Amino acid sequence: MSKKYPFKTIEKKWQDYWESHKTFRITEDPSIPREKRAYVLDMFPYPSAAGLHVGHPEGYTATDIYSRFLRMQGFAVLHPMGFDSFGLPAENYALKTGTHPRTTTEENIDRFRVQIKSLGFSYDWDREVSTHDPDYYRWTQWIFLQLYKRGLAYMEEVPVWYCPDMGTVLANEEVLTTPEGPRSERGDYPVERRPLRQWMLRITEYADRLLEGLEDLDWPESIKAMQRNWIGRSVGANVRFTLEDSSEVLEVFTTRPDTLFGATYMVVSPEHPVVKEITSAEQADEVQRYIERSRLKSDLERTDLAKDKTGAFTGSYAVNPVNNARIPVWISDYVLMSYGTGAIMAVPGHDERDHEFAETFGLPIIQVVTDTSVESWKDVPVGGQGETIAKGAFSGDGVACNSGQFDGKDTETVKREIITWLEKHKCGTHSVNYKLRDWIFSRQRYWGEPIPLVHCGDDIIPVPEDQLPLTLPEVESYKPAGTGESPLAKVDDWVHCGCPDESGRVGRRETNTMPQWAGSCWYYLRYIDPTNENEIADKEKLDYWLPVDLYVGGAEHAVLHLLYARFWHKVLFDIGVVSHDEPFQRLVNQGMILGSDGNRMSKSRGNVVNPDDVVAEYGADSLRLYEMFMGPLRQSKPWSTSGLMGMHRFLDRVWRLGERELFDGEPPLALKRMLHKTIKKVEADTRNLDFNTAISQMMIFVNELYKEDSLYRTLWEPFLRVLAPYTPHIAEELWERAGYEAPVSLAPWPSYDEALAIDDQLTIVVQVNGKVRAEFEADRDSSKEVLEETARSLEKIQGYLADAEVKRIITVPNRLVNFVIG
RNA sequence: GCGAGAGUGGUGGAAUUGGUAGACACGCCAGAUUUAGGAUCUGGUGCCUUCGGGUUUAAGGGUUCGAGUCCCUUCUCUCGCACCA
Repeated sequence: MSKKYPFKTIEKKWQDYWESHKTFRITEDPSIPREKRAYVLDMFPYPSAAGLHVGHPEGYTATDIYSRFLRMQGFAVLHPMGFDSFGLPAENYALKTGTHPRTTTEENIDRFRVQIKSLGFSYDWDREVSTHDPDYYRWTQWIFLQLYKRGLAYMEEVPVWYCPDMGTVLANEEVLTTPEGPRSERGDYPVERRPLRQWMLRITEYADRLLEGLEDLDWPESIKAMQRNWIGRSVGANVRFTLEDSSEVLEVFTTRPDTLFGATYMVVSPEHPVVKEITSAEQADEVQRYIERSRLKSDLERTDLAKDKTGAFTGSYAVNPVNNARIPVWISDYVLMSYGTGAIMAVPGHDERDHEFAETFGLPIIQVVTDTSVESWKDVPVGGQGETIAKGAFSGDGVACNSGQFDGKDTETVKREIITWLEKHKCGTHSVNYKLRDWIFSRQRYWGEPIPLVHCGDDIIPVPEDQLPLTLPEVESYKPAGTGESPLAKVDDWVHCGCPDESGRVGRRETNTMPQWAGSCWYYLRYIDPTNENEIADKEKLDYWLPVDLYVGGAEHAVLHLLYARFWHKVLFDIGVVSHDEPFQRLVNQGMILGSDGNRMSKSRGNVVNPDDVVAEYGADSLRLYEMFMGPLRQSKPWSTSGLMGMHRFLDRVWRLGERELFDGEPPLALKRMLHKTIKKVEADTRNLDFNTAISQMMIFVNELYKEDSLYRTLWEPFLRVLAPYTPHIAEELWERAGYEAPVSLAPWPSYDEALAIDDQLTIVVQVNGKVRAEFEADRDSSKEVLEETARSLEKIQGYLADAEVKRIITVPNRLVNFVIG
């Protein structure tokens, strides 16, 4: 056995201490001013059967260090943990084994809790929540009812993503486009479009607010960009085209109303209802064939990047409202039914896709915008039908041409004036379109919150709020009903109930459940008042803590959890539950921890590191310290066991220092300076979450202490306080051994003397023509004259200056002297 | 293609925002020591070198007394979106 420090014993000892003393319990104390309160939040885990992986402790350690640091700085810190415990894996396991998902889930939670506690995080465990707990989901259901009452939840038949393997529908946000076609974000199963009647949440009503709200958030630009992109707001116009052989009007959305004169044909999506109406007898066969073909097209073909444009002519013509031009109407699957109106005006001169299509089918291309580099828009030939005048589409802004009264005006002006013209002639309006769709909210699964509604005849009656929670019934089988309904549909005595409106009617419960995102949409609110039986949380307590000051988690939730939670939060703001309309002021994504081979950790690669093993072998403090030392928090970085051992060695060195006898004498000035420098740097770096450089500074300090024979009390005592947020167990133990009153976790952060934290002697570099030729020591803030004089007097420099003319001397105080010679 | 970000030793990464590039750590080399361990301590370690120095932050150019940092061009990589009209 080596002389390693007894981390096992001391880690257990201090975890027990913190738990029994409730060291990190926090309550709302109104005497603490607002600016001395902090809500530091982790993304809570889904308690999977696999247990914790090394990615979890990364973010959790970061917030823990930050929380402990703030506490020592006198902050009231709310730092809770809980479990996102509804979800498919437990239910899939139930399908296989018949074990109740609750059983599996609660076993996993117990395991997770033990694992998380083994890392010594300073959570207030009295605030733990689990989303599958009826006392919790009672309020998830309550929020759903508020959405329903405000018309934000509705049922509609729409084409939705259906996953046959999971037997449930999924939200748009849960579907990824892959080379193998669309697949589920969780589980990677294939999904397909099916028209089904589902519960939807009107998130689109909040699209603008979700977009604008991003402005003032301290979030990574990439996440903001992803949300903006997902919301996909575009501004333009809806334009109505009359059809020659039909009373129907074909409405299109365009962001380029200024190119209306260049519309030479129209395209409607094959699924568009108008297709049936307008297809001519001669074209009927071809159109029908095309519709069939695009329906049967595999998702692979549909999403293929380089695929050629295909389409069919309907035989009908539309009339361009601005110039009465007669233009053909085509169908093509490059126009999506799900965006805009499902139809477009095609402007092949100024849209690459339209251009490609026009080239394929020999349709006319007219230029209606000139590049501003063209001498004059008047030089552009007037294109007629059938005439091809542009080699490729020009999609930029410029000056209008071939556009009648709008010729010669710039794109922005033409857009504005054409919209005014369209509105005046009642054939179009200004319009804003979003890529964001309403949130498909219902799931045909068992292990989720039941939607608290009852169908009574044609009416839908909410379960009264005082009867919540509507708990999940026990079922015999977790298999979906096979009717497109959830397993709940088979539980007759649960499904059939009296109508809650007391009309005496027979009711049938909604059998769909909520998606996993529901519970995680508001868990950060429940932490604030986790046992409140009367409301989500006490308003004063909500106001005491909100908004979340720091939220740390993985980037994979960019447009799922983080968009949904913002949406719910804004609704809760509108109904007066919360007082801010954004939940998470500052967001940080921790980088991924990769396997030592630089790849994503996976069982199949065999590069998975299990935190339990690391804790058992090297201790929690070593794991915490290593994960923070690996590199910047936000960056992905590969695991290295020897790097981990290096951290363990460092702690071992710290321990051996602690075994020295404390000496009460005055330490050398150089060491004192080093201490104050260390406090200053660790303080600044910790505040900025630059943990790797903070640790590096502590190492430098320890290396210096090590060179002394004595352990000076006045150095050791503040150092242990600086160390405490990072490696709290060893710090507590050494603190106690040094004779101080535990816990160091609640000791005040040491202060530093600014005068001692900066060097009084500095190395001044002497350059000749920008190249470093010599250096010397000088007092801080020596005058330029002194620095120049000293630099010039150096023997080496004199050699350079001997036969040269000094043209210029640049002197940067405390840094360098640069002689520019000819 | 569009959007976001990144390229620094054998490796992970530092560099007060324009002022000594490579802190700290891993690895490696040498020495010391030992109750031989996944030990400890000390020193060295970008590259080239005729030991004077030269050269070096993806590549090339520019601004500047001075550039990893600012500007332009190109290349590579990661992440996200992807016919969104």
